[in-house]
Parts: sequence; C-alpha cells; structure tokens
Amino acid sequence: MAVTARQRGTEWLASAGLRPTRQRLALAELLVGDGENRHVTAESLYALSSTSGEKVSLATVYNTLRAFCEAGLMNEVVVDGSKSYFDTRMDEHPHFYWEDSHALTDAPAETLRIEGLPDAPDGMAVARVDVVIRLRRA
Amino acid sequence: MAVTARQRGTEWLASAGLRPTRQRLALAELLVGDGENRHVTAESLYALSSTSGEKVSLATVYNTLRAFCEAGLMNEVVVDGSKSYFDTRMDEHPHFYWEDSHALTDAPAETLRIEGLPDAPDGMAVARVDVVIRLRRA
DNA sequence: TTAAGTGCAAATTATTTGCAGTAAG
DNA sequence: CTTACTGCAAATAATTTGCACTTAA
Repeated sequence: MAVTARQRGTEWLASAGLRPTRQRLALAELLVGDGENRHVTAESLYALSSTSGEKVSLATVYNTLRAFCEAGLMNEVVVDGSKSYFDTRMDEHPHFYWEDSHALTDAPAETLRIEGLPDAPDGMAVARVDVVIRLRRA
Repeated sequence: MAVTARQRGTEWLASAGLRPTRQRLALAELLVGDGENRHVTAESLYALSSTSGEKVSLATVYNTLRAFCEAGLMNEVVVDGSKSYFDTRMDEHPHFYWEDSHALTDAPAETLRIEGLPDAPDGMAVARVDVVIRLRRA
C-alpha cells in the first residue's frame, strides 16, 4: 500500500532520533512528505506551514531547521549572503541558483565530475565541495 | 623603478573610472597596494584601515566595497551565510573556506577542471560557477 | 559650482535567544 | 514527573539608508 506523507515524516524524524512533536511532524511532512527533495528558506517553509493546517511559529521554523541540520537530516546551502537555504537532499551535488528569482534547485549531477581537486592543506581535511552554478536570464 | 602602493591603488580606481577620493584611495591601497589579491570582509577591511593612517568609517567601507564590485574591480564570494566576503581576484577560481577560522583563501586552481557541466535551463545562461572547498581540522 | 562621496546615527533584515508555558517519554 | 520543545517578544549581527556636510572635477 501507499506510504503516506505523515508516515514519511514520522520515519524521517525517527531515523534521526528526534522527538515527533506536532510542529516537527508538520514541517517534516511539508519537507519530505512526497518523497521528493526540497529546497527551502526559513521564510518559505514558514509560509508553506501557514497555508497548511498546522501553524508553526517562525522562531520554531528557524530552530527546527537548525535541529534537522544538526541531526543530519538536511544540509544548509550557502548561495545568497542574505538568506539561508536548506536542502533535504544529503549527498554532495551541484546546485542551480537562479539569480533573478532567488530560487535554488538541484542541477543534474550525472555528468558532472570535478577533476584535479587540490589537496587539502596540511592538518586540514576536505569537509565538502560546494558547486553552485549561478544562472541569469539569457 | 618600483611601482608604489599608492600608484597601484590610483590606477586600479582609474581603470574603473572611479573618483579617487581620500577614502577610496586608502582602501584601494590596502586591497591592491602590494599587487597580491586579497580576501576581506567589511569588518576586516575596516579593522585594517583603522590601524593604517587613513581612517574610513564602517559605512563607507561597506558602500565602497559595493561600489568596487559594481565597477567590476572585485567579486563578492558567498561562503558563510552571516558575512560577505570580497575578493580582488576577478577570474573564476576555486576557494578554500576554513570553517574553523572563517578564513577564505584561493585554492590552487591549475589542476582543477570541471567536466560535464550541465547545460543551463532554457532561457538561462550560466553567470558563474562557484567552487568552494570547505576545510575542517583533520 | 555641482554632482558624487562621506559619516554618522537610525532603520532594516535575517536570525537567535530568554523565559514562561506545554507536551513527549 | 522531568526534560525537551515551543512561542512570543526582545536581543543581536550584518548591512543599508537618510540626510547634512565635504570634496573632486
């Protein structure tokens, strides 16, 4: 039988050992309820939650997104100095950043390969390599 | 004969058609006076200017960095949601971001090659491809 | 002379935090 | 019960802006 959005949200929280509170469940459902990955800002998720049944305060949206990141459920993506973006997809992959609409989407990663990545300096390790393809209207 | 820091700053401003005011010259000298490229934040440049002879107000540092970017003399690099970084080097090149010290440096670019970059979506063009190698203590 | 640039202080924006109340285990 | 979570409002941090003053051209 079909997996429901609520189930997906519940399992997602459980997989990270996070308490399934009403608010977290509501946000989890909005984020992973359909099994797709999603890119949000605190504001955009807050707006989403406001039009859905379960209201969540903006401060809690912020705190919850941070909690999800710390729990390893999401990643923060830095593309715009003035806002924080969050991505439910956890593997390393390139992004399109649409400069006119300030939207963030996944870039098709299949073909992308980074060759000759420089070694990390002494005593340092590469934590992650971010690739952001900035798009403007042609 | 040797090129002075002041000369470099003056020419740098002139090349972009910017008025060489006392403050801009002071900042230009700090940025390109030694012919090296440099990564700064508004605060770090403000701190630098405070220890040098010519004082510049923080607001002017912000406005001036913006002006330099618009004039095509610098680029903004987004690596940390909470601060803006500015780079005097204008060609496309990868960066190291030192997560513990919040420092930004150039990564050796010679060997780096990005293969199979996805096409820009319809009606869009690739404005820039940012590559940030995030480093943490090993 | 005059438009552009500067400095301050006040305003704005995104985000975090303190704390009293609420709910999960 | 007890500790973690939530919501609000106030606090903070980075950056921008309004406006009177100064200066380069």
